[in-house]
Amino acid sequence: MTQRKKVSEAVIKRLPRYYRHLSQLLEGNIDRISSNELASRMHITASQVRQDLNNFGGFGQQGYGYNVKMLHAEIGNILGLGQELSCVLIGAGNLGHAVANYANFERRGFKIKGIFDNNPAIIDTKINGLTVQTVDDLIPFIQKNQIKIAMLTIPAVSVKELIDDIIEAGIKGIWNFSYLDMEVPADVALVNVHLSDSLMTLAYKLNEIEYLKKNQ
Amino acid sequence: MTQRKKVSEAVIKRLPRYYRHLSQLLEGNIDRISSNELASRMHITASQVRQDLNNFGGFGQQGYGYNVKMLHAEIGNILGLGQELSCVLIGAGNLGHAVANYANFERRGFKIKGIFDNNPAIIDTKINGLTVQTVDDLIPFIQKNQIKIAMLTIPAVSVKELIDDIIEAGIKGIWNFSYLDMEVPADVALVNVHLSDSLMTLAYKLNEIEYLKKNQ
DNA sequence: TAGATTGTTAATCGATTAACAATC
DNA sequence: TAGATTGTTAATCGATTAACAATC
Repeated sequence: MTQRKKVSEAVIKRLPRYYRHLSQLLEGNIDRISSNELASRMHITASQVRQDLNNFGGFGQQGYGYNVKMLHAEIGNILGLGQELSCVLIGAGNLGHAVANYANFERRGFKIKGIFDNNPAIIDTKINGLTVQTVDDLIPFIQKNQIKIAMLTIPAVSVKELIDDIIEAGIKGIWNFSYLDMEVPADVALVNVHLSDSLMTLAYKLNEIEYLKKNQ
Repeated sequence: MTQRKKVSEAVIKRLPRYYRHLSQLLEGNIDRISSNELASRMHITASQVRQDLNNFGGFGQQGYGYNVKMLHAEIGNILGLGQELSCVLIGAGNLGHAVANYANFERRGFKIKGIFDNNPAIIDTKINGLTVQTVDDLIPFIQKNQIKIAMLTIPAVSVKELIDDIIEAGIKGIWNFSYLDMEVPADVALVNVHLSDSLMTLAYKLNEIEYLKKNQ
């Protein structure tokens, strides 16, 4: 565990981007990078790079910059990658299928241990090697396998029914795709992916650009 | 077109949430709401609600609050919903399937007119009533049908190859799921959905909570 | 050593919150 | 009218950027 003080949401959201760009540098066999170069690749300022990193420690060296390999490892560590995180996927519809088959997640340590749905037509089918189970078996499964993360790709109404129970069963992190602003206890981590919201901001931006064009 | 001045990204991202909560109020047959009530439902401050809305106009009435139906319509209008937006979906893998089948988008005006992939095994199959076409036919399709939005559910390398061409062909909005920080001209709207990044922030938050617990 | 570049403090900028006069 | 609640200005808070001494 590397973090010390409360780190702002803005910084946390940039961490995976740092990690991604450092991965690319690593692939390109680049040994060192200055805050300036890294910043220009990411379209942010060098100041911001240094401020962000110094939330977690002084990883650089004056006159030299940052060692790519070392910084990559440090940020991976800060993000808590590498360690295996056991997950359940709740909802085996189209989005659930996409999540279940996304190999990238497993590479980062997220291991889906069980897939659940309440649609009889889907139960007992196989997705990426796992048999879809009925939601009735979800709670004992979480307890027995000490699952820490739930990926929710079911409708909002179903989430409302399940959420208290899965948290009580031991879920500590929720990756929520449902169209719902939920509240969770302070010791449970929640990250929302609201695809509809995201698409609506695209509509807004399209309009804005068109509007600006019309008025010179 | 309702917007006047430059509205901050933070506000834009909250607009779909306002819209969503107002939809719920509407469904619940609630006629009016104060900034205070709306704020507490959304877990933000009443001040923020009033500041946000006043970026676009004075939609409320002193002593009364906001008319739900009217405010809902206004925000829908600000977001540019209702009008039909023609889209192409590029990438018919698992994520592409999920996007193509997500009825919610069509309800908001996003109409997928064509689906493209470069995998021969997928070309000519049907997804949600549309036949998957080869990527070779993409550019003429965009031009002929005056498509404005591209939804990218293909790998980053493929995006790099396509991006300049589709913009030249007339694409004005990009909804990008690929693991790539791309640059687009100022008159093209870009919204990224980086699922891996999102999941990594969940890992971070899990670690943080555990860390805080250990140190009291 | 001289040059480069960090870590960090200070300045600026922008977003959020508070306060209150206007007004329905 | 009195009470409620907005619209809006001012105050605060936090995040970003600039500057520069420390140092490799």
